[in-house]
Order: sequence, then structure tokens, then C-alpha cells
Amino acid sequence: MRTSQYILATLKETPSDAEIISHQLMLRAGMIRKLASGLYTWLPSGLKVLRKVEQVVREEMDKAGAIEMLMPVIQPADLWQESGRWEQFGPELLRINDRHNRPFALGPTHEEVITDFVRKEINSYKQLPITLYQVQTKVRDEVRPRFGVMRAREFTMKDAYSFHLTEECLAQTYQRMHQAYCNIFERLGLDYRPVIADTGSIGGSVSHEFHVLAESGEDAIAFSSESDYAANIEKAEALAPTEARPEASKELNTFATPEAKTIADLKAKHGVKPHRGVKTLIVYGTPDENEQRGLVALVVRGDHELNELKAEKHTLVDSPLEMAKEEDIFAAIGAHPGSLGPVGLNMPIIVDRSAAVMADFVAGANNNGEHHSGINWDRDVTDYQVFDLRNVVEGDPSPCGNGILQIKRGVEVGHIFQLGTKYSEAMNAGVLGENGKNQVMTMGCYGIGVSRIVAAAIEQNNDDYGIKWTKALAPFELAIVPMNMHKSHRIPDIAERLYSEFKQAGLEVLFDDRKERPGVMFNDMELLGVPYTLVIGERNLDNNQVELKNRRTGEKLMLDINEAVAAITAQIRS
RNA sequence: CGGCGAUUAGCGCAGUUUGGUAGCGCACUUGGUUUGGGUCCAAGGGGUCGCAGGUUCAAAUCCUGCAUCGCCGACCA
Repeated sequence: MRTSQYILATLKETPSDAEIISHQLMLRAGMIRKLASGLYTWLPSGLKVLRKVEQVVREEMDKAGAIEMLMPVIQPADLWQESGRWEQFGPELLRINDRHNRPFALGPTHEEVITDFVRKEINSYKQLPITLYQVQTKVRDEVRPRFGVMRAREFTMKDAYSFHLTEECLAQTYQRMHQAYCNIFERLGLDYRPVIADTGSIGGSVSHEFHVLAESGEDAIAFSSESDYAANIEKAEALAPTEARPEASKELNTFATPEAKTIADLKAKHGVKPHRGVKTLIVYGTPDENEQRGLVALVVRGDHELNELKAEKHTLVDSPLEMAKEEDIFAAIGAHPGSLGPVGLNMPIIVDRSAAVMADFVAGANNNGEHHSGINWDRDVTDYQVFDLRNVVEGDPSPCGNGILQIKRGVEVGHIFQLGTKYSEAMNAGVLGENGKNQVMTMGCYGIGVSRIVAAAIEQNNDDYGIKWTKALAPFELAIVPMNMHKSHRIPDIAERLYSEFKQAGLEVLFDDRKERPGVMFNDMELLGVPYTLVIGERNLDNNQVELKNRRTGEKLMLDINEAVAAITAQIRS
């Protein structure tokens, strides 16, 4: 490719709405342009990278025995009604009507469509197990799109679905997919971790996420210092403290706190250390037979955070978890948030394990502008349950029993699930078993955020000059940069000759034939992240030499012109 | 969905307080100059100042409404 006939589209200045480095560099390097919030056009060099990711994904999926197919983006509403997700998925499901006013959805994922396909096409246990996949555009009307293609409303995803007769068979395929995912991220040269995950809106039992480690990641991951244990923080269990609760040593006391409504206020104005107090969060309980929801109090230590996913797993707590409205709280307790506590509270009380081993602690007195000190469980509050409610924090013991937890941030680029029969049962997808009887299939599903990987890879591979692509992802393998070609007789000849020889050798080469100053060309090639640049200049031509620069290492290598093509091709292919 | 902010040329921004017929840098076009790390000089093209309505002799500027985009929040009582 010649730059004069290409859309390089590099930018000197950073567009003001790009927050994270990958978004900035993708815009500056001319990979993407925004069309509207969360919607991006891929320019030629961006698309090249995207296709490289797809290619690696395809090869590894094929190797793992999956079969590629392609399903529509537009999906009829009745399939979603059948699975129950037309209601459940919420506003993230972008809905449209056709000209006959029939409802459709733009597919955020394809469990419904694939299950419908398989129930029609697969009739016998002899055809199982089978794993099908596609690389396709997904649509999710995100609450808050951000970070460019990292969290977009339209994005490219590889989604695979497997169908089985038994749980054991599913577990085997799941393991094979897990391995395929490791192979993919390995080949892409990413620093990644598989972590134990929650199943979220997709459903199922066992699940792992694959995270690319990056400061800008939207997820927190807890790692053991001693073992392979890694889990999304929303899933990591906070173990019960091993030490016993100290004896009560203080009397229950009430003190005025007119200005203190938060844990931070209590610390600033009354010297109460956050870990010596608790916070009491009021949420709605599970509806009773009349569809009425009562209130439930959740108590965590002042310096801890409530984990909503854990809380909503408690049978008394409504799912999805919803914080009680202020007027409902006042109606039930007679006090406003900021002065709430477990003492004398007339509703179910669920206490986090760490809060349950506190003694002589501080909490709101359920009277505006008052707090209690010297509170003790079983003496001052008798009716309560203990449950894991909080997010783990750095330094907590690892749930695996080995080591302590460290917390890092990650970008979720893959997620695999053992779904079980959630969809196959709802949609009546079965096959005839060996015994001649109908049997519901067991399913797994496996997703990779293809377009997100492009951004995640940049988060991990950049410097002050731009992107530093790994071999597997670079849009071009080599750039030819001739110095002041238009002023020289020899340089155009040599550049053209080398260019065609590299093409002949099958290399993806970008020939910068613009009439630009050397600095402009170097900067553009470095911004775009081309791994190798071949510099052709008068200076070295007298010695019959050209110079090869390595983008990642900065290394420079002088090569004889006549050996350059063979040597460089060998190096890049190695 | 709530709070805050922004919207002026392809990009980055000034001008808005105090109303008077729109500007800077980059990019683009032309000519010259320079040439191994974003040259310099000159000339030029490009804007219904987000949209709609209002106030006024006069609106980018003041008022009202709407839209779009972004940030923060949507547990921390």
C-alpha cells in the first residue's frame, strides 16, 4: 500500500472527548472516527487490526472444533419473549418495529436465535455435542457508552454456543474453550488472566471472564498472592474473620450528631474511625404473595463496600437489588439516611461477616441527628442474620485458603458460561436420546469482544510516540520511509524496487511515498505503530545500505540493499 | 435516570461578562524556501456561531425551549 493512495488520517491534536490512551491513539492514528455516541466508523488501518484479531479467533475456534456460521442482527421479538428476556434484558435491548409494526430487537447476543436454530435442525443425540460460532456485530444500547470502542453501542463479538446431552460433556467442551481462549490471548501477545466470574444477565452456573490487565479497566479483579486464584471482585468471597468477636466493654450510649450524615462526616466531626462504625443500607425485600415489598437492612463495616450481587442472592432481598427511597425509609423508621443503625430496627437485619465480629461500635440511632456508640451484637441487637455482603479489599485472606488478596484492574475481553438448560428448557430445545425419549439439551456459551481487544491491546502497548503493535496485530508489518525521495535519482528507484520485492515476498508493507519531510513520516509510522520501518536515504546509499528500525525496541540495524528483502522477511516471519 | 459542563471551519480553541456584522493554531489549496525527526515565507479556500422561538435598530453574545456530546453519579446512610 502507498500512503499517497491510502487514508492515513493521522491527527496531531487529541480530540477533546477521548479520555483513555487507547481511545486517543485510535483517533490520532486514524483507526476510528466517531459517528455518534458509542458508534464508530473503522478506517482502513483500524479495520486491518480488527480483522487480524478476528483471524486469530477464528483459527483457534476452528482448532477447538467449533464451526462458524452467521446469524442476523435483527431478531424477532417472540424469540425473546419465549426465553423471558424481552422483559428481563431491559433498555439495553434496542427494540425496533418493522413496517408492519411487528416488534424486533437488535441482537445484543444470540442465545435465543441459536437455540431456535438448533431445536429445529438437531434432532438426535448422535449429532451432539456440537459447538457453533459466529463473528458478528452486536448491538447494546449502553447506559453510558465510553472510552471509544471499549464500551460501544455497536461492536464486533465472537460468540459461540455449545449443545450437549449431559453436564459432564458440557464441562469438557467448556474446558476446551477455556484453553482456546488462553491460546487466543497468548497469540495476541496480551497480558491477561482468566478469573472466576458472575453469570449476570446471561444466566447459568459456572463462568469465567478473561481480563486484559490495564489501569483503565472497568472491572476490579482479586488475585491470591500464593495461588492461581483470581476472581472478579463482584464474585470473590469475603471469608468470615478468623478472630472471635471481642467481649462487650462499653455501655450503649447516644450522642448528638446533627451535622454528620456520612461515614466521612463521623470521622471528621466526631473522630469515629470508619472501621469502628457500621453503615446501614435499606433495600427492598422480596415481594410477598400480594406483590408488596417490605424493607430489609444491610449492615456493613464503615470502611467496607456493599456488594450488590452478593446481597441480592440473599432470599430476603429483592433481585435486582434496589435501594429504598428516602420517603419509604422515613415512613418505616422515622429517620432519614445518615442516622440509621441496627439498634431497635423493626425489619430483617442482614449483617456482613466482618461487621458481625465488631464490638462496642458506632451506628445511627434511627433518630435524625443522633448516633449510638458502644453497640454490641446479641446484647443491643438480637434478631439478625450473618451473610457475605461486602466487596473484598486488598489484604483480605484469599477464598482459596492460600495467601492474601491483591486487587488489580482489568478489561473484560472474554466471558465463558456453563448455561445448563436455562434457554433450552424455556425454548423447549431437545433431542431424542438413546432411549428414544426426548431430552433437553445442556448449553454453554462463549464470547469474545473482538473490537474491545483492539483497544485493550493498545492500552498495554503504547508509548509517547503512539501505538506499539505486537506482530500479531499490526496493520502493516513494515513501513518503507524514503528520505526526500523527490530530490534524489537513486532513492525512488530503490524504494520502488524494494517495495515490489516485499510485496512479492508476501509482506504487508506500507510505502510512504508522500512528499513529506522525514520527521512527518517517522512520526506517522510510529503513531500508527508499524513494527518495522525501513529507512532509505542518500546518507547510507553510498555504502549500499538501508536502515531497519524496530518500533518496540528502538533498535537500528544497517542492512546491505541486496540482502535487505530476504533478511527482513525472515526476521518478520520468525 | 440525576448532577455538572460543553456545542463557533475537518481537529484543538479564543471571542459571550459589557449586543455593533467572526478570529487564532493545526490541517487543506497555490507559489517559493528548506530537507535524516512535526521547516520557513507569502497568497488562498472553507463557518446559516447545535436547532427553534423571543427581546432589540442590531444577537455567536441577552431570554425561553429543545437537541447532541462529554464528565461525574446512580451502594457508602
